[in-house]
Amino acid sequence: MTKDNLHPFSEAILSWYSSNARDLPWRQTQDPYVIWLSEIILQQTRVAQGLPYFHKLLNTFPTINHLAEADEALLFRNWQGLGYYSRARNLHKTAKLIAQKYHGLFPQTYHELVKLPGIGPYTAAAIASFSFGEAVPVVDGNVFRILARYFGIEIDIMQSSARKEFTEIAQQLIPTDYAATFNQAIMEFGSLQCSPVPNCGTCPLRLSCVAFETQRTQLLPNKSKSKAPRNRYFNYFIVVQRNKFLVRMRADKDIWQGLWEFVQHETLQVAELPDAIGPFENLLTFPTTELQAPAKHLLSHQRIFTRAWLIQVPDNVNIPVPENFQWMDAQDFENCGKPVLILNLITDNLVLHEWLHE
DNA sequence: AATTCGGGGAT
DNA sequence: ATCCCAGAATT
Repeated sequence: MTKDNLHPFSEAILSWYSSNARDLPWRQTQDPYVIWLSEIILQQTRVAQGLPYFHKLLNTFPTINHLAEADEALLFRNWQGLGYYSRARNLHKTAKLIAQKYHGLFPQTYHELVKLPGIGPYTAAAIASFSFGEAVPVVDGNVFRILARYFGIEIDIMQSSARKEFTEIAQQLIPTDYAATFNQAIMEFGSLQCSPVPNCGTCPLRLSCVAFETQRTQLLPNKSKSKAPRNRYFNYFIVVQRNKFLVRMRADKDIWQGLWEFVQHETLQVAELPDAIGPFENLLTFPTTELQAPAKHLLSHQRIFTRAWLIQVPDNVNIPVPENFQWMDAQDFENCGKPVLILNLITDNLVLHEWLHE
């Protein structure tokens, strides 16, 4: 579609955007590295939450070569608190791939971009359109919501077949000559105007919107409910000796891969102080005191109940260090990426807080 | 096709 | 409490 035969929907979206666009930093560039970085950060993440990370990461890794040559631990430390940590791992993987096999230059088409680690249909379309002007539609949560309402589409957007249907519609709507602006505009429209609780009173499209006409804006998009999160019970043991802490990096196929934590013992229900802790023989013979722990740490798919104990090992005792564990001093532990649950555990306890923040 | 990956803000 | 966020990878 060109400018001369725009769908009324597209014309209205572009017009609305010209007077309602926010001034966001990644809209001031076409540099694919900057666009890519911002899009990975913004996956399932609100603008307000991602914004400080965008500035911090771009400052720490100004170019893709900086990122490619960086220690992955530094990336995880900078990603700390943002969640979905596989994004950081794939970011590094793709940076190295582009630096080495693409001579530091991004591929310029949707088809090539979508092959890269961490870049799926949405992000490939975003980079291809914003950086290179390719007329491929972004289909994110905003686009699902707007199109479902405007065209009265009843399909459950949680079904994987839904993406295909919405992408085909969006492809019909995207102006060939204004692909980047249209993609920015439709997402901005979804964020500010056709939001989950819509502002139909001021909407320029309400007279042609099926959901508004049929009073179904509350029912669309049709989204099946996600199942209830499962409960987990994490027991942490902060083992300290000579100002060092027994810690490990999580590497199992589980949450928080690549992040660091204290000795952990998971139970099937709220646990009392156990007789033994996994691979550790006699830790509990040393002075042990319970610490205040986050009562409940909420993830989108898990509820984690936590108890924590401080175990102070006398200087002259030799503790065998199990596989994957190591003694680490406060300075080194500070530089490790940690789950927010661990950060809260530290913050909530004065002694830990003083030990671990200088 | 369904599940798993975080964390926070708005309602 | 519930929803949802500029989704992607894995099962």
